[in-house]
Amino acid sequence: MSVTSRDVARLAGVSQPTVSRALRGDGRIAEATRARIEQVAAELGYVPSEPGRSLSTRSTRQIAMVADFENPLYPTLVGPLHDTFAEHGYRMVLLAERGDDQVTYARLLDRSVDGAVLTTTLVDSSLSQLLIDRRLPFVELNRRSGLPGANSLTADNEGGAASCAELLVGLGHRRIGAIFGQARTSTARDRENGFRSALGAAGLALADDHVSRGSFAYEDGVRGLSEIMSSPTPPTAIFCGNDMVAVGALNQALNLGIDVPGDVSIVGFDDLAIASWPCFRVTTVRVDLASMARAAAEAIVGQLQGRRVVAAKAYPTELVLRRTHASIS
Amino acid sequence: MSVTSRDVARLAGVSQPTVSRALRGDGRIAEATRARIEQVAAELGYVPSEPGRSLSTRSTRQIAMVADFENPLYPTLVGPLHDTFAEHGYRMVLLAERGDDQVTYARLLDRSVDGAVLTTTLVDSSLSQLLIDRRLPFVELNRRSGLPGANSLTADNEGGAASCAELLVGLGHRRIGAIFGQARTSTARDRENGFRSALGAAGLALADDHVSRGSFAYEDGVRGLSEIMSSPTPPTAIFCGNDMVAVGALNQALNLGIDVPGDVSIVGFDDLAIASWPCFRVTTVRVDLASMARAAAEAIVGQLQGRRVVAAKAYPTELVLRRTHASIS
DNA sequence: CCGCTGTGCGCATACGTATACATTCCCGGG
DNA sequence: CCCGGGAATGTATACGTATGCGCACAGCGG
Repeated sequence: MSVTSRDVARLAGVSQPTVSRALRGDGRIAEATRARIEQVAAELGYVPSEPGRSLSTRSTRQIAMVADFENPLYPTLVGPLHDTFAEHGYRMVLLAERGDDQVTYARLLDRSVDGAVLTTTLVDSSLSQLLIDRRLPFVELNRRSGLPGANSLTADNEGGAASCAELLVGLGHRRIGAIFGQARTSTARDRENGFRSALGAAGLALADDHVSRGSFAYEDGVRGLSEIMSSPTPPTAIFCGNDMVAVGALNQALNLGIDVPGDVSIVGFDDLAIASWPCFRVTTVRVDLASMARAAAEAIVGQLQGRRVVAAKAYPTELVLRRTHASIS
Repeated sequence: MSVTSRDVARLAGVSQPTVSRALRGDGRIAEATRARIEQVAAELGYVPSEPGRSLSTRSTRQIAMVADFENPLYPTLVGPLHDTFAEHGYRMVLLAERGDDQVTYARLLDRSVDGAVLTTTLVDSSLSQLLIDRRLPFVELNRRSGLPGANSLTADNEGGAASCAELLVGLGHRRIGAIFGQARTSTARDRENGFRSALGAAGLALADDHVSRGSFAYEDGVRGLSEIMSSPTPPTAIFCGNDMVAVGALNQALNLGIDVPGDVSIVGFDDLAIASWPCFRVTTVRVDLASMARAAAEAIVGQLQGRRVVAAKAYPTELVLRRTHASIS
């Protein structure tokens, strides 16, 4: 049915191994032979079988990116990761984290990928430990399991959140609210810890009815704002766990006739492109996701080439002041 | 290094083929034997090698989704496709269309996938024809090459665009503008044709300085609105090739102090979630992307199981009236 | 004229799984 | 008591590529 290296060999009048060597650029093949083989291969439209190659070499030159593509943060990582892998001769396959973990686990362990970039690991997930045990090179991007053997590239989430708290406190806010992400993700947890600590340092704390929780999605911002602002003593500022939540909160504020930043200040996190749109102009924390993604890709490639790589790194963040914050009147 | 079926066989005191049969649920294996094998496999953490399996069976049970993940439309298709494939025992891998076509082509032909869902095919691309020649089952989703052997699931883009034109004309608009997508995509071309035809039927035409072109991205809406509204006789309504473009145009209108729909009406296409956000509320055309995606997945699976499947289908669209359109005063 | 070196290629085999075919064993019918 | 037959498992091999090793031959020095 499909054309194999044997077919090419027959037509070129050589043996199958010679075809393999010629096409892979083995120097010991005579120039004339290689040219002939390449021509025959092109005529037949020969494409080497990846399963055959993988089985023989025990490597696939493929790296999985495990992500949740419903979350608009992740598509922004695809480009930098893909390009960096491509520069090193690796292909990237995207693995949609969806439902059953077991399927994802099996997919990473069935020798169809050489490594993985994990972007959705929950802090209580056993995936990182499993991959360590199985010796599958991986990097955590924008997440950290905290395991000893795990490489992890994240933003300085604690520091960024702390700078938000300091900004708001400096503007005179005293009743402050927050819409955090799931405590099961390191990103949400770190941002929450950073924010609470900085508030604490200023002698403040979050009232229970000024806190909402969600999964970092638009709808969580919508719901969170409604809940928090329906408090008998609503806060004058709300910290949002990420920009999508902030955008949801802004839209809901518009819906409810709440003025931002007149009635309430809103700050986000990540500085996604959407945060800078004229109708939002969200004050937020910039995270250099592209650099983090490239570094993650380099780290995996380094591991695959047997190099030692940095164990963990937190990238600095930067406060971006736009127009959703104001001082207390 | 890694555990193979041979290792399991040795420990279970059977032959390698027996392990293979037992784990795949072959009925001829005695219950006691299977139980023992399954226990040993679990103890050793045996995961069958996908390259080995693929080589032997000449099938990978994997289907590629070729998409451009920078475009926010595509992530919405991931979920429905993934889930439908999963129901039929197939896995989905995402292939980021990026730069060199040759890499994508090779990836589809190297026997690492059984089929493909193409979402980014340009009308002048040779990919569909190549896949037909190579007998690789595929479906075009949200795009159509128009080739005889190609299955294609799209929205009724011509009809939807025509209904936008009729809406605007019915509201009394006479000077109408448009921000279209790349003419190289069937989606953009069909929407443009439908819009122009319906205008023509009403005795109207698009002035050259009322037309802009882009690649369906946010920035194209920003630029398009600026260009079109700087015409000496700006239009009173602008048709946008999709919702992201419409949102870009709305943001730029806000930036420039242009009132929507007071100064100019704006309509979009697709009805992405963002179009319904309170700060936009875009009048648009609903496309049932989830149904299309599920149908596309079913079509591929049907082909893989040797069934005949529908060659092409255009899904009906529905006008969604929100608040970015108004009648001419 | 012989042996040595190196180039260019073929031979044999490995990778891990699936499956057609062969074999063994046990049971029951004649 | 023998033999047919089915159940349960083993044997042999195929899938397509990569690679260690060996062989043939040309060129060259002695």
